[in-house]
Amino acid sequence: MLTLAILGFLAERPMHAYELRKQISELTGHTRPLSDGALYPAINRLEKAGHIERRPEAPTSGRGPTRQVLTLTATGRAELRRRLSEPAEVEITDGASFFTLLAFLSHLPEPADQARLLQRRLDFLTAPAGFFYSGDTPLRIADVEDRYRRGMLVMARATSRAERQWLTETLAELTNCD
Amino acid sequence: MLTLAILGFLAERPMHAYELRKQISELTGHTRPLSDGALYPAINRLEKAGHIERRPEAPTSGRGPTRQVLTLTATGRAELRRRLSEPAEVEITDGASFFTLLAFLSHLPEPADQARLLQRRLDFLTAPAGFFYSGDTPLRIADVEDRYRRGMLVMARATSRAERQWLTETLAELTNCD
DNA sequence: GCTAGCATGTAAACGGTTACATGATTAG
DNA sequence: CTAATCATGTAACCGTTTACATGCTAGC
Repeated sequence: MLTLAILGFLAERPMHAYELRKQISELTGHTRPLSDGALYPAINRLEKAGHIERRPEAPTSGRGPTRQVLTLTATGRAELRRRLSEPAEVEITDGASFFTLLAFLSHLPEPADQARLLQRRLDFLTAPAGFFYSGDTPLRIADVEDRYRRGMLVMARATSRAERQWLTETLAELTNCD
Repeated sequence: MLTLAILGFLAERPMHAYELRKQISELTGHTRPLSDGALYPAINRLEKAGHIERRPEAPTSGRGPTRQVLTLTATGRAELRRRLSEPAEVEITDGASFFTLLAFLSHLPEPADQARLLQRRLDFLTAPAGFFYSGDTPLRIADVEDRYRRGMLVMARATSRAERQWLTETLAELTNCD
């Protein structure tokens, strides 16, 4: 997901690693902090893979380390699109991962491809699964004895409802636009 | 978090690893699948740490590998309580981690300690932070240009509202019970 | 005969956390 | 003068993923 965020932000414009860190922190940092020990190795991996290029900046004044301008290459942009159009199953089911996909979904040029992702998430949320159900039949809130498990159920249902509503609305908008 | 789930489920009753896997899969498996390559090493670490004990079961019939009964030790129960009463900051801020804490929160004997966890989460959700805000002032939904970023905002707000409501209600119940 | 479920594990590769390492500039 | 911000990186450790490895029982 970190890799995706790097590709996604660099698709908007070239940036220094430091700026990238701020952008990513703004997006997901409130939930889990981003460490330099994760960011810089991730950048190096992307560079080795040929997805980004780095160019040292001419020193404006005598700063410590010279800043590197990071640019997305053509294959990098292709990789971003691939990740967005063929996401792994976990990236659909895991809420945090799905949100990261959403954040960059506009980089997919085809609205139909965008819609496919939303539909997959909607299908997942609509399917009877997880701790909402015991077997095939939905759990009744009152049947859950533990107060906190009951809370989990109440919150998960509310979240799911809000998300399904937005997904349904947006899918309708996307198909109308065609 | 896997470690916590193992401690939490074994606190209810002794179990085989296989049963543990089913329980954990029911709790969080819909979001991210649990692999054996994560479970068995985690069990071994807990055994080495003295938090669980394993006892091979007498073979009822000629099954393949002999089943191991896993039991939580006294220090294991203490460790579970410690994890629940002194969670790391990430475990409060990350939704999935917090939900795992909630699932086992009843194992904390003191309602006041339970309330402390809920309050920490409520404080986090109430504080101005993350992509809800640009700087100190809350973002207006209409100001977000990207359709999908706007969706993220809408859904995050709905989720946050539902969670804050449940937290507030439950905190009131907990203090009334005293 | 085959698939699904029961039941346990190991090993390589990968990625993230934590701590370390350095050094300049700017605002209080 | 001190803290925050700018700015980049490395190394040890730890846990997860993915793939491999084995073998029994029950139902179709």
